[in-house]
Amino acid sequence: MRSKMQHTSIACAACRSQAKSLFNALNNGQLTNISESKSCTVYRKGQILFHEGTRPLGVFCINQGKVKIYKLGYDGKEQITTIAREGGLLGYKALIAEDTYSVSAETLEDCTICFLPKSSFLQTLQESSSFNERIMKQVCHELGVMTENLTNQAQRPVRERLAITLLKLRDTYGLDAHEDGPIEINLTRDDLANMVGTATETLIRLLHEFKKDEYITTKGRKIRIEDPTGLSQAANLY
Amino acid sequence: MRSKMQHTSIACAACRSQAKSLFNALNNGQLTNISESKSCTVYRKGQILFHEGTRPLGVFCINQGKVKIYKLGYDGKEQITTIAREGGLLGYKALIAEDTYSVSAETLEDCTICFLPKSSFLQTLQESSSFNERIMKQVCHELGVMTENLTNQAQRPVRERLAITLLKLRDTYGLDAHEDGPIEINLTRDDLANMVGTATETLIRLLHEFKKDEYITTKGRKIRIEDPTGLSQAANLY
DNA sequence: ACGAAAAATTGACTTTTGTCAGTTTTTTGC
DNA sequence: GCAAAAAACTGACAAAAGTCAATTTTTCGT
Repeated sequence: MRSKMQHTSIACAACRSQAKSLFNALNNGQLTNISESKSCTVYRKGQILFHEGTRPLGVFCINQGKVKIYKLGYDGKEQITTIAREGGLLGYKALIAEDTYSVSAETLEDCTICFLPKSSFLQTLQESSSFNERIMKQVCHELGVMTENLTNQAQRPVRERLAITLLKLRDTYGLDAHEDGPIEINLTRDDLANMVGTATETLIRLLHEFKKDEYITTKGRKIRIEDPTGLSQAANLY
Repeated sequence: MRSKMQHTSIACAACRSQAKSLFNALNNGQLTNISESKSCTVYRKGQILFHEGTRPLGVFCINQGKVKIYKLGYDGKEQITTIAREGGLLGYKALIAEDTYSVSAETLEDCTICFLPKSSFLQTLQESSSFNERIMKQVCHELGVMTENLTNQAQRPVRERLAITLLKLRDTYGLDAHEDGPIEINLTRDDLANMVGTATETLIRLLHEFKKDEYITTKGRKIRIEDPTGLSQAANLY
């Protein structure tokens, strides 16, 4: 086993992800405050940031890498709700609701992630009304998205859900902006199945169809989207 | 057709629902402010309060009656996410997110519902930090609930979802507190199917099973829960 | 209470999706 | 780069849930 984690140091102001994070509602002074109270850690692939049901001690901000957010069903099956990436802020909802985590978070690759303790986060939330508004808007918006996800899960066949999921993942895996090559989705079939909400075998068979239809190509586990328009049609969007 | 609606007048301070509404975070002065800027309307069964995709002009607060909240799938099928009742506040998420409604709302019975215009609501949100906190907490909490709903929808068989839905509806239909008789759920089979996320025929067959198992009895459309414990077992909760 | 209209119900059948078992390929840590 | 482990894949089959068509019952407005 490789070593578990190591610490590092990154100023928020210098963080490449800062601009697209919720913290972009903060002014320089506030950002400096946060920057000074946070700590920054390098995680290996497959490490857990937090577990569903435990109490939050602060929030996580992703500087680099991807993190899967999921909830466990009763037989231990994961329902993946999001893949978070650079700039993503994790764990603040449980903190605000004064509740335990309703989901778990696990790194999908080696990641650099900052941790901001509860007190600093809540203080910032109180002191900056623009940050407060930003968060409030974000949460309200997410609720709309979740409602749509639920409706899709309840009403659409697997094939459409897969097409929709692939299109979403295109965004998630898209802005690894520095690289200029085409976009490749790098998830295990299990994880993909747990996003779509289906069995792994069913997922594989549908991927096969999409390959035959030339919407995608695969190279090992990697999926490359070749024809987003075709996928949109398969998704039967309205 | 009966007449569409009529206006009435109720002071928030005198509203039986106020104590359990989000407005209970307000002090007397603030409550009076709201009370003076709202209007109150009696709706007939089956009327639409707002449509998915339109822009909110304010928020609705239910004084009396039940309202179904739903999203339309692409073939026009309703996915019902909640049944709101006395004290429920509707439409504030779209307002806060500066977005269109992500769901629609329709009365399930004759209702008395107050309308508070956008400006008053947003002003109160700005001026009362306790109200702001209250809302923020509520939304964060709802997000956790939605995640659980999504997971259930994706992973549980219809039978379990129905049991869970019936148990939830027991709460919704429960606190018609003044009546002392046992709790009866009064929804069409279609609506119930659209909550559970299944076909109406499937729903009916499962209700039949639950009757045979003596978890419930029915009288016309009305469903009475006789054995919550049995239902919990059928729900396979963990 | 009456009669249309809406809703509930039933049965037969189809389709979709999941499960299981086994094989092949890829990934991973050293 | 190698070997073990993990993941991906395939086929046959089973189960769950949806669809369609027809009938009965309930609800609703008058």
